[in-house]
Amino acid sequence: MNISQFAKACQVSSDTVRYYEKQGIIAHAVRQANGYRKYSEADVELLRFVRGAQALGFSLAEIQLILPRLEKGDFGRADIEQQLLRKMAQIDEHMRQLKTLKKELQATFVSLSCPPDQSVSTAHSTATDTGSGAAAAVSRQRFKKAASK
Amino acid sequence: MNISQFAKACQVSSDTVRYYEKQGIIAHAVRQANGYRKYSEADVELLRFVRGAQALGFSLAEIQLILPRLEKGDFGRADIEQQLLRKMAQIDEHMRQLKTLKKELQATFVSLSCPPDQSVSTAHSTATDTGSGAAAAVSRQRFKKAASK
DNA sequence: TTAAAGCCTGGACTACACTCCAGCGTCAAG
DNA sequence: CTTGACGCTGGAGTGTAGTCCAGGCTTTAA
Repeated sequence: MNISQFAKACQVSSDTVRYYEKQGIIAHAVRQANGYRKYSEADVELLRFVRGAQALGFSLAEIQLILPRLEKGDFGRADIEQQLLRKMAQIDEHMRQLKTLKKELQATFVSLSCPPDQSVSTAHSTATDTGSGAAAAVSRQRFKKAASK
Repeated sequence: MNISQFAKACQVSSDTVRYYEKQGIIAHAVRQANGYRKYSEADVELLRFVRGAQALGFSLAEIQLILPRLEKGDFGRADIEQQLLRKMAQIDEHMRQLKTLKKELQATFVSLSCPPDQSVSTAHSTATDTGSGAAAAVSRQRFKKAASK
C-alpha cells in the first residue's frame, strides 16, 4: 500500500502521515525499492487507533507515550497504570458532562420550539428539565435580560 | 467583581478573559469609573458555560455562533437548528466511542494485570477477547510482532 | 508617601497540529 | 516517450487558543 491509499484508509492526508512519522507518532515506514513508503493493514489499524484516541481528547504527545507501551506490553510500571487509570476517570467525567450537555441542548430546544416558522423537528425526546445546567442557565439569563429591558 | 476574581471563579487567567472579550466570545465588560472591568455572577455562569462547551469539543468559533443565539432566543432558523442537531449527533457518537475506548482500556488492563516480570507474554489470550477494538488490535499486534521475531 | 499589587493597552510570542510549497525523482497510460 | 499523477525532502506558512511583556495608570496597606 502506498502512502495515498494508506492515508485514505485512515481518513487523513499523506502530509499528515509524513508528519506523524516525522514526529515519531508512528514508526518510520518500510521503504520500497523506489524509496516510496509501504504500509500494511496493521499500519492502518495502528493509525486508526491514533486518530481515534486523538478524537477522544488525547494529544499526540500523550499518544506517543501510551502507544509504544501498548505495542510492547510494557505495563506493570506504576506510572503507566496511573496514566491509564487517570485517563479512564477522565473518560467517565467526559461522558457525564456529555450526557448533561445533551440534556441541556434538548431542553433548550424544547423550550424554544415555538419559533417563527414552527419548523423545529419535534423528533427529540420529551421535555427533560435539568433545572440547573449551564445551557439552561444561559437560557434563563436571556429571559432575565428580556424582562429587565 | 474585578477581572482577577472573575477569572478565578471561572478557572481561567485574566489574560484569557481579555482574550475572549477581544475575540467577541464574551461581551465587552462594563467598566468601573477607573476603567477596570466589572463582572457579575451572571457573567461567571456565562463564561463557565463557554469553558464547559470548550471542554466538550466545541471550538471558540462554534461557541461564538451558538452562544448569542442561546442568549437572545434567536432560534427557529433552520441553520442554527441544524447545527445544534448535528452537535447532538456528534455527542452521541462521541459517547459511543468513549464507551468503546473505556472497555478497551479495561480489557487491556485486565489482560496486563499480571505483574512486571512474570509478565505479559502469557496471560492475555484467555481474558476478554473483544475481537475488534482498536486498542485490542494494537495489543494483538504486539503479540504478532513478538511472535514473528 | 511610597511600595506592592492590581488593572489597562497593544503587540509579540508560543505550542500544537497540521498544510502547503518548491524542486526534484518515479511510474503508468496512451 | 511524453504527459500527468504520484512520491520524495526540507522548510515555510496557517489557524487556534492562548500566554507573556512593556510601559503606564490606580488602589491599598504600611
